[in-house]
Amino acid sequence: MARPREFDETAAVEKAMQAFWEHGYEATSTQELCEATGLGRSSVYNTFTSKRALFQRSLTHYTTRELGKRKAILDGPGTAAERITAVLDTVIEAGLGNRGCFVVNTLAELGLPDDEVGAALRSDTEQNLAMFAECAREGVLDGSLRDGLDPAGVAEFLLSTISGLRVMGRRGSNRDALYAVADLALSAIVAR
Amino acid sequence: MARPREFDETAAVEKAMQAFWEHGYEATSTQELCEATGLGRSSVYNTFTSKRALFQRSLTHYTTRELGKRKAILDGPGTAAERITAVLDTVIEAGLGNRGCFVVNTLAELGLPDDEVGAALRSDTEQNLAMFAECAREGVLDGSLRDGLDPAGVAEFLLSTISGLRVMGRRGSNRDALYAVADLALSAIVAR
DNA sequence: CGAATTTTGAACTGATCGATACACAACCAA
DNA sequence: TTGGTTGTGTATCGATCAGTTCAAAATTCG
Repeated sequence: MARPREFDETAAVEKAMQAFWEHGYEATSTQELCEATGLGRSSVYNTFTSKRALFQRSLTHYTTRELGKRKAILDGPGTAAERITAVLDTVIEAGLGNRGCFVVNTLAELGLPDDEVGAALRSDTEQNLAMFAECAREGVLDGSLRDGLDPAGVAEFLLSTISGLRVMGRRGSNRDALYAVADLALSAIVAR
Repeated sequence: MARPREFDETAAVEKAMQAFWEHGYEATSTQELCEATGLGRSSVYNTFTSKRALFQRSLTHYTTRELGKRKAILDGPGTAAERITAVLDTVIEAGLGNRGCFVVNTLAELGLPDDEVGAALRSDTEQNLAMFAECAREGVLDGSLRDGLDPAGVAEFLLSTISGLRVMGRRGSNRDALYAVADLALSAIVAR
Protein backbone atom coordinates (compact mmCIF):
# COMPACT_ATOMS: atom_id res chain seq x y z
CA MET A 1 0.00 0.00 0.00
CA ALA A 2 2.21 2.78 1.21
CA ARG A 3 5.19 3.86 3.18
CA PRO A 4 5.48 2.17 6.59
CA ARG A 5 6.05 3.88 9.91
CA GLU A 6 9.63 4.35 10.97
CA PHE A 7 8.74 4.12 14.67
CA ASP A 8 6.86 1.96 17.15
CA GLU A 9 3.65 3.66 18.18
CA THR A 10 3.54 2.10 21.64
CA ALA A 11 7.14 3.09 22.30
CA ALA A 12 6.29 6.65 21.31
CA VAL A 13 3.36 6.67 23.71
CA GLU A 14 5.65 5.39 26.45
CA LYS A 15 8.11 8.23 25.82
CA ALA A 16 5.34 10.82 25.70
CA MET A 17 3.95 9.44 28.95
CA GLN A 18 7.32 9.94 30.63
CA ALA A 19 7.37 13.57 29.51
CA PHE A 20 3.78 14.26 30.64
CA TRP A 21 4.42 12.46 33.93
CA GLU A 22 7.53 14.49 34.59
CA HIS A 23 6.17 17.97 33.82
CA GLY A 24 2.37 17.69 33.82
CA TYR A 25 -0.04 18.37 30.97
CA GLU A 26 0.19 22.13 30.57
CA ALA A 27 3.94 22.39 31.14
CA THR A 28 4.75 19.82 28.45
CA SER A 29 5.00 21.52 25.07
CA THR A 30 4.49 19.83 21.74
CA GLN A 31 8.14 20.60 21.03
CA GLU A 32 9.17 18.60 24.10
CA LEU A 33 6.91 15.76 22.99
CA CYS A 34 8.65 15.67 19.63
CA GLU A 35 12.06 15.56 21.29
CA ALA A 36 10.98 12.95 23.85
CA THR A 37 9.48 10.64 21.26
CA GLY A 38 12.12 11.38 18.63
CA LEU A 39 9.36 12.08 16.10
CA GLY A 40 8.77 15.08 13.91
CA ARG A 41 5.74 17.30 14.38
CA SER A 42 4.01 15.83 11.36
CA SER A 43 4.38 12.30 12.63
CA VAL A 44 3.07 13.23 16.05
CA TYR A 45 -0.01 15.01 14.70
CA ASN A 46 -0.56 12.49 11.93
CA THR A 47 -0.52 9.64 14.43
CA PHE A 48 -2.09 11.16 17.54
CA THR A 49 -4.24 14.03 16.20
CA SER A 50 -3.59 16.47 19.06
CA LYS A 51 -1.64 17.05 22.24
CA ARG A 52 -4.79 16.27 24.22
CA ALA A 53 -5.32 12.96 22.43
CA LEU A 54 -1.69 11.97 22.97
CA PHE A 55 -2.10 12.80 26.63
CA GLN A 56 -5.15 10.59 26.82
CA ARG A 57 -3.21 7.76 25.16
CA SER A 58 -0.38 8.29 27.65
CA LEU A 59 -2.79 8.22 30.56
CA THR A 60 -4.53 4.99 29.55
CA HIS A 61 -1.13 3.47 28.77
CA TYR A 62 -0.16 4.24 32.37
CA THR A 63 -3.40 3.13 34.01
CA THR A 64 -3.64 -0.19 32.17
CA ARG A 65 -0.05 -1.00 33.07
CA GLU A 66 -0.43 -0.03 36.72
CA LEU A 67 -3.81 -1.69 37.11
CA GLY A 68 -2.37 -4.84 35.59
CA LYS A 69 0.51 -4.96 38.05
CA ARG A 70 -1.83 -4.27 40.95
CA LYS A 71 -4.30 -6.89 39.82
CA ALA A 72 -1.50 -9.43 39.51
CA ILE A 73 -0.63 -8.93 43.17
CA LEU A 74 -4.23 -8.94 44.39
CA ASP A 75 -5.00 -12.11 42.40
CA GLY A 76 -1.83 -13.76 43.65
CA PRO A 77 -1.13 -16.08 46.56
CA GLY A 78 -1.50 -15.32 50.26
CA THR A 79 -4.22 -13.95 52.45
CA ALA A 80 -6.07 -10.80 51.46
CA ALA A 81 -4.20 -8.91 54.16
CA GLU A 82 -0.87 -10.08 52.80
CA ARG A 83 -1.80 -9.11 49.25
CA ILE A 84 -2.97 -5.68 50.32
CA THR A 85 0.25 -5.21 52.26
CA ALA A 86 2.21 -6.15 49.17
CA VAL A 87 0.34 -3.54 47.13
CA LEU A 88 1.09 -0.83 49.67
CA ASP A 89 4.75 -1.84 49.64
CA THR A 90 4.97 -1.39 45.88
CA VAL A 91 3.24 1.99 46.17
CA ILE A 92 5.77 3.14 48.74
CA GLU A 93 8.78 1.96 46.79
CA ALA A 94 7.45 3.49 43.58
CA GLY A 95 6.46 6.67 45.36
CA LEU A 96 9.95 7.38 46.70
CA GLY A 97 11.03 8.51 43.26
CA ASN A 98 9.72 12.03 43.35
CA ARG A 99 7.52 12.14 40.27
CA GLY A 100 4.51 10.92 42.21
CA CYS A 101 1.64 9.06 40.55
CA PHE A 102 0.68 10.10 37.05
CA VAL A 103 -3.01 9.66 37.83
CA VAL A 104 -2.89 11.65 41.07
CA ASN A 105 -0.86 14.38 39.39
CA THR A 106 -3.38 14.57 36.56
CA LEU A 107 -6.36 14.61 38.92
CA ALA A 108 -4.80 17.46 40.85
CA GLU A 109 -3.91 19.47 37.77
CA LEU A 110 -6.99 18.90 35.62
CA GLY A 111 -9.67 17.58 37.95
CA LEU A 112 -12.22 15.50 36.05
CA PRO A 113 -12.51 17.25 32.68
CA ASP A 114 -15.59 16.57 30.56
CA ASP A 115 -13.75 14.59 27.88
CA GLU A 116 -11.90 11.32 27.32
CA VAL A 117 -9.25 12.27 29.87
CA GLY A 118 -11.89 12.62 32.56
CA ALA A 119 -13.46 9.36 31.46
CA ALA A 120 -10.10 7.59 31.75
CA LEU A 121 -9.64 8.96 35.25
CA ARG A 122 -13.11 7.86 36.32
CA SER A 123 -12.54 4.44 34.86
CA ASP A 124 -9.27 4.08 36.73
CA THR A 125 -10.96 4.97 40.00
CA GLU A 126 -13.80 2.54 39.42
CA GLN A 127 -11.51 -0.35 38.51
CA ASN A 128 -9.31 0.25 41.53
CA LEU A 129 -12.32 0.39 43.83
CA ALA A 130 -13.77 -2.80 42.34
CA MET A 131 -10.48 -4.66 42.77
CA PHE A 132 -10.01 -3.57 46.35
CA ALA A 133 -13.63 -4.24 47.26
CA GLU A 134 -13.38 -7.77 45.92
CA CYS A 135 -10.16 -8.34 47.85
CA ALA A 136 -11.75 -6.92 51.00
CA ARG A 137 -14.64 -9.38 50.61
CA GLU A 138 -12.15 -12.22 50.35
CA GLY A 139 -10.29 -10.91 53.37
CA VAL A 140 -13.36 -11.02 55.58
CA LEU A 141 -14.00 -14.59 54.43
CA ASP A 142 -10.43 -15.83 54.88
CA GLY A 143 -10.28 -14.16 58.27
CA SER A 144 -7.29 -11.96 57.52
CA LEU A 145 -9.41 -8.80 57.69
CA ARG A 146 -11.65 -7.73 60.54
CA ASP A 147 -15.22 -8.97 60.73
CA GLY A 148 -18.03 -6.62 59.76
CA LEU A 149 -15.98 -4.44 57.45
CA ASP A 150 -17.82 -2.89 54.52
CA PRO A 151 -15.90 -3.92 51.37
CA ALA A 152 -16.80 -0.72 49.52
CA GLY A 153 -15.65 1.39 52.46
CA VAL A 154 -12.40 -0.55 52.72
CA ALA A 155 -11.84 -0.02 49.00
CA GLU A 156 -12.30 3.73 49.34
CA PHE A 157 -10.00 3.70 52.36
CA LEU A 158 -7.27 1.81 50.53
CA LEU A 159 -7.43 3.98 47.42
CA SER A 160 -7.38 7.05 49.65
CA THR A 161 -4.38 5.66 51.54
CA ILE A 162 -2.51 4.99 48.32
CA SER A 163 -3.33 8.49 47.04
CA GLY A 164 -2.18 9.92 50.35
CA LEU A 165 1.08 7.96 50.22
CA ARG A 166 1.75 9.32 46.75
CA VAL A 167 1.16 12.90 47.91
CA MET A 168 3.38 12.34 50.95
CA GLY A 169 6.06 11.14 48.57
CA ARG A 170 5.77 14.41 46.68
CA ARG A 171 6.03 16.25 49.99
CA GLY A 172 9.41 14.62 50.46
CA SER A 173 8.58 12.01 53.12
CA ASN A 174 11.17 9.26 53.43
CA ARG A 175 10.74 5.50 53.37
CA ASP A 176 10.32 5.10 57.13
CA ALA A 177 7.61 7.72 57.28
CA LEU A 178 5.68 6.12 54.42
CA TYR A 179 5.89 2.68 56.02
CA ALA A 180 4.61 4.16 59.27
CA VAL A 181 1.60 5.45 57.36
CA ALA A 182 1.00 2.10 55.68
CA ASP A 183 1.34 0.20 58.97
CA LEU A 184 -1.25 2.39 60.68
CA ALA A 185 -3.59 2.10 57.72
CA LEU A 186 -3.29 -1.68 57.72
CA SER A 187 -3.91 -1.79 61.47
CA ALA A 188 -7.36 -0.35 60.80
CA ILE A 189 -8.49 -3.29 58.69
CA VAL A 190 -6.41 -6.40 59.50
CA ALA A 191 -7.85 -8.91 61.94
CA ARG A 192 -6.34 -8.88 65.41
CA MET B 1 5.44 61.57 48.81
CA ALA B 2 3.60 60.01 45.92
CA ARG B 3 0.43 58.60 44.49
CA PRO B 4 -1.29 55.96 46.65
CA ARG B 5 -2.53 52.55 45.51
CA GLU B 6 -6.08 52.34 44.22
CA PHE B 7 -6.51 48.74 45.40
CA ASP B 8 -6.09 46.52 48.46
CA GLU B 9 -3.03 44.32 48.04
CA THR B 10 -4.36 41.50 50.23
CA ALA B 11 -7.66 41.46 48.37
CA ALA B 12 -5.75 41.20 45.10
CA VAL B 13 -3.76 38.25 46.44
CA GLU B 14 -7.00 36.58 47.51
CA LYS B 15 -8.44 36.97 44.00
CA ALA B 16 -5.25 35.73 42.38
CA MET B 17 -5.26 32.74 44.73
CA GLN B 18 -8.78 31.83 43.61
CA ALA B 19 -7.65 31.88 40.00
CA PHE B 20 -4.52 29.81 40.63
CA TRP B 21 -6.51 27.38 42.81
CA GLU B 22 -9.11 26.93 40.10
CA HIS B 23 -6.85 26.39 37.12
CA GLY B 24 -3.38 25.57 38.49
CA TYR B 25 -0.16 27.47 38.00
CA GLU B 26 0.62 26.86 34.34
CA ALA B 27 -2.95 27.12 33.10
CA THR B 28 -3.49 30.54 34.72
CA SER B 29 -2.32 33.29 32.37
CA THR B 30 -1.23 36.74 33.43
CA GLN B 31 -4.21 38.05 31.49
CA GLU B 32 -6.54 35.99 33.68
CA LEU B 33 -4.75 37.27 36.76
CA CYS B 34 -5.36 40.84 35.65
CA GLU B 35 -9.05 40.13 35.09
CA ALA B 36 -9.42 38.21 38.37
CA THR B 37 -7.76 40.92 40.42
CA GLY B 38 -9.23 43.80 38.44
CA LEU B 39 -5.75 45.30 38.06
CA GLY B 40 -3.85 46.38 34.99
CA ARG B 41 -0.70 44.59 33.92
CA SER B 42 1.48 47.41 35.18
CA SER B 43 -0.04 47.31 38.63
CA VAL B 44 0.31 43.54 38.84
CA TYR B 45 3.98 43.54 37.84
CA ASN B 46 4.78 46.70 39.76
CA THR B 47 3.32 45.18 42.93
CA PHE B 48 4.17 41.49 42.63
CA THR B 49 7.23 41.44 40.31
CA SER B 50 6.31 38.27 38.41
CA LYS B 51 3.69 35.60 37.93
CA ARG B 52 5.81 33.23 39.99
CA ALA B 53 6.09 35.68 42.89
CA LEU B 54 2.34 36.30 42.84
CA PHE B 55 1.80 32.56 42.92
CA GLN B 56 4.07 32.27 45.93
CA ARG B 57 2.11 35.06 47.67
CA SER B 58 -1.13 33.26 46.82
CA LEU B 59 0.22 29.99 48.19
CA THR B 60 1.38 31.41 51.51
CA HIS B 61 -1.88 33.34 51.77
CA TYR B 62 -3.68 29.99 51.49
CA THR B 63 -1.41 28.02 53.82
CA THR B 64 -1.41 30.58 56.61
CA ARG B 65 -5.19 30.80 56.49
CA GLU B 66 -5.71 27.02 56.43
CA LEU B 67 -3.06 26.33 59.05
CA GLY B 68 -4.68 28.94 61.27
CA LYS B 69 -8.09 27.33 61.02
CA ARG B 70 -6.62 23.90 61.63
CA LYS B 71 -4.61 25.10 64.60
CA ALA B 72 -7.70 26.72 66.08
CA ILE B 73 -9.46 23.37 66.09
CA LEU B 74 -6.49 21.41 67.41
CA ASP B 75 -5.92 23.96 70.19
CA GLY B 76 -9.63 23.97 71.05
CA PRO B 77 -11.65 22.04 73.62
CA GLY B 78 -12.21 18.29 73.75
CA THR B 79 -10.01 15.24 73.71
CA ALA B 80 -7.29 14.90 71.12
CA ALA B 81 -9.38 12.27 69.33
CA GLU B 82 -12.34 14.62 69.19
CA ARG B 83 -10.22 17.47 67.84
CA ILE B 84 -8.66 15.26 65.18
CA THR B 85 -12.12 14.06 64.20
CA ALA B 86 -13.24 17.66 63.88
CA VAL B 87 -10.30 18.43 61.58
CA LEU B 88 -11.12 15.48 59.34
CA ASP B 89 -14.74 16.62 59.21
CA THR B 90 -13.74 20.06 57.96
CA VAL B 91 -11.44 18.48 55.38
CA ILE B 92 -14.30 16.33 54.08
CA GLU B 93 -16.78 19.17 53.90
CA ALA B 94 -14.26 21.45 52.21
CA GLY B 95 -13.12 18.70 49.88
CA LEU B 96 -16.59 18.06 48.45
CA GLY B 97 -16.33 21.21 46.41
CA ASN B 98 -14.31 19.88 43.50
CA ARG B 99 -11.34 22.23 43.45
CA GLY B 100 -9.40 20.06 45.87
CA CYS B 101 -6.69 21.45 48.11
CA PHE B 102 -4.51 24.22 46.72
CA VAL B 103 -1.42 22.75 48.39
CA VAL B 104 -2.04 19.21 47.14
CA ASN B 105 -2.79 20.49 43.65
CA THR B 106 0.41 22.51 43.65
CA LEU B 107 2.50 19.60 44.97
CA ALA B 108 1.13 17.37 42.24
CA GLU B 109 1.67 19.93 39.49
CA LEU B 110 5.04 21.37 40.48
CA GLY B 111 6.52 18.94 42.98
CA LEU B 112 8.98 20.67 45.29
CA PRO B 113 10.65 23.27 43.06
CA ASP B 114 13.97 24.73 44.16
CA ASP B 115 12.63 28.20 44.94
CA GLU B 116 10.33 30.05 47.32
CA VAL B 117 7.33 28.02 46.17
CA GLY B 118 9.05 24.80 47.17
CA ALA B 119 10.10 26.37 50.45
CA ALA B 120 6.49 27.35 51.19
CA LEU B 121 5.33 23.81 50.47
CA ARG B 122 8.01 22.31 52.73
CA SER B 123 7.11 24.75 55.47
CA ASP B 124 3.44 23.85 55.21
CA THR B 125 4.24 20.15 55.53
CA GLU B 126 6.50 20.72 58.53
CA GLN B 127 3.98 22.87 60.35
CA ASN B 128 1.18 20.39 59.74
CA LEU B 129 3.32 17.52 60.97
CA ALA B 130 4.38 19.44 64.07
CA MET B 131 0.77 20.31 64.92
CA PHE B 132 -0.47 16.78 64.49
CA ALA B 133 2.48 15.27 66.38
CA GLU B 134 1.82 17.56 69.32
CA CYS B 135 -1.87 16.63 69.29
CA ALA B 136 -0.98 12.94 69.08
CA ARG B 137 1.24 13.31 72.16
CA GLU B 138 -1.65 14.92 74.01
CA GLY B 139 -3.97 12.15 72.84
CA VAL B 140 -1.80 9.43 74.30
CA LEU B 141 -1.68 11.33 77.58
CA ASP B 142 -5.42 12.07 77.79
CA GLY B 143 -6.18 8.47 76.86
CA SER B 144 -8.23 9.25 73.78
CA LEU B 145 -5.57 7.76 71.48
CA ARG B 146 -4.08 4.29 71.73
CA ASP B 147 -1.11 3.61 73.96
CA GLY B 148 2.30 3.24 72.40
CA LEU B 149 1.60 5.28 69.29
CA ASP B 150 4.52 7.17 67.80
CA PRO B 151 3.44 10.83 67.57
CA ALA B 152 5.55 11.47 64.47
CA GLY B 153 4.09 8.43 62.76
CA VAL B 154 0.56 9.46 63.65
CA ALA B 155 1.27 12.91 62.26
CA GLU B 156 2.46 11.46 58.94
CA PHE B 157 -0.59 9.19 58.92
CA LEU B 158 -3.02 12.04 59.51
CA LEU B 159 -1.46 14.32 56.91
CA SER B 160 -1.46 11.40 54.48
CA THR B 161 -5.12 10.70 55.28
CA ILE B 162 -6.04 14.33 54.69
CA SER B 163 -4.12 14.39 51.42
CA GLY B 164 -5.83 11.16 50.40
CA LEU B 165 -9.26 12.55 51.24
CA ARG B 166 -8.54 15.58 49.08
CA VAL B 167 -7.53 13.39 46.16
CA MET B 168 -10.61 11.20 46.64
CA GLY B 169 -12.68 14.36 46.48
CA ARG B 170 -11.10 15.18 43.13
CA ARG B 171 -11.88 11.64 42.01
CA GLY B 172 -15.54 12.41 42.63
CA SER B 173 -16.15 10.46 45.85
CA ASN B 174 -19.27 11.50 47.70
CA ARG B 175 -19.72 12.49 51.33
CA ASP B 176 -20.53 9.00 52.59
CA ALA B 177 -17.45 7.51 50.97
CA LEU B 178 -15.20 10.18 52.45
CA TYR B 179 -16.65 9.68 55.94
CA ALA B 180 -16.08 5.94 55.58
CA VAL B 181 -12.42 6.69 54.88
CA ALA B 182 -12.14 9.03 57.85
CA ASP B 183 -13.86 6.56 60.19
CA LEU B 184 -11.46 3.77 59.24
CA ALA B 185 -8.48 6.08 59.62
CA LEU B 186 -9.63 7.17 63.05
CA SER B 187 -10.18 3.56 64.10
CA ALA B 188 -6.45 3.01 63.64
CA ILE B 189 -5.46 5.52 66.29
CA VAL B 190 -8.33 6.10 68.73
CA ALA B 191 -8.27 4.18 71.99
CA ARG B 192 -10.70 1.27 72.22
C1' DC C 1 9.37 0.26 -13.80
C1' DG C 2 5.56 3.48 -12.46
C1' DA C 3 1.16 4.90 -10.27
C1' DA C 4 -0.94 5.25 -5.83
C1' DT C 5 -0.51 6.04 -1.03
C1' DT C 6 1.47 7.32 3.15
C1' DT C 7 5.22 9.21 6.13
C1' DT C 8 8.37 12.62 6.99
C1' DG C 9 10.88 17.10 7.55
C1' DA C 10 10.87 21.98 7.45
C1' DA C 11 8.83 26.14 7.06
C1' DC C 12 5.13 28.59 8.71
C1' DT C 13 0.26 30.09 10.80
C1' DG C 14 -2.20 33.17 13.98
C1' DA C 15 -2.60 33.35 18.77
C1' DT C 16 -1.00 33.83 23.18
C1' DC C 17 2.69 33.60 26.49
C1' DG C 18 5.19 36.42 30.44
C1' DA C 19 7.17 40.67 30.83
C1' DT C 20 8.57 45.62 29.66
C1' DA C 21 8.62 50.67 27.98
C1' DC C 22 6.85 54.83 28.43
C1' DA C 23 3.77 58.62 28.65
C1' DC C 24 0.60 60.49 31.66
C1' DA C 25 -2.33 60.83 35.72
C1' DA C 26 -2.50 61.32 40.67
C1' DC C 27 -0.77 62.38 44.86
C1' DC C 28 2.32 64.56 48.80
C1' DA C 29 5.60 67.85 50.56
C1' DA C 30 7.32 72.34 50.29
C1' DT D 1 1.55 76.30 42.76
C1' DT D 2 5.35 73.37 41.82
C1' DG D 3 8.78 69.56 41.93
C1' DG D 4 9.44 64.93 42.99
C1' DT D 5 7.59 60.44 43.17
C1' DT D 6 4.76 56.70 42.34
C1' DG D 7 0.64 54.28 40.26
C1' DT D 8 -1.83 53.27 36.00
C1' DG D 9 -3.19 52.44 30.98
C1' DT D 10 -1.72 51.35 26.42
C1' DA D 11 1.07 49.62 23.29
C1' DT D 12 4.36 46.47 22.50
C1' DC D 13 8.35 43.23 23.10
C1' DG D 14 10.56 38.70 21.53
C1' DA D 15 9.53 33.99 22.52
C1' DT D 16 6.82 30.26 22.44
C1' DC D 17 2.33 28.08 22.04
C1' DA D 18 -0.57 24.25 19.49
C1' DG D 19 -1.42 23.10 15.09
C1' DT D 20 -1.17 23.28 9.62
C1' DT D 21 0.67 23.20 4.95
C1' DC D 22 3.16 21.16 1.42
C1' DA D 23 6.52 19.06 -1.22
C1' DA D 24 10.01 15.52 -1.12
C1' DA D 25 11.02 10.73 0.31
C1' DA D 26 9.74 6.01 0.86
C1' DT D 27 7.14 2.16 0.24
C1' DT D 28 3.60 -1.46 -1.97
C1' DC D 29 1.02 -3.09 -5.67
C1' DG D 30 0.22 -3.50 -10.51
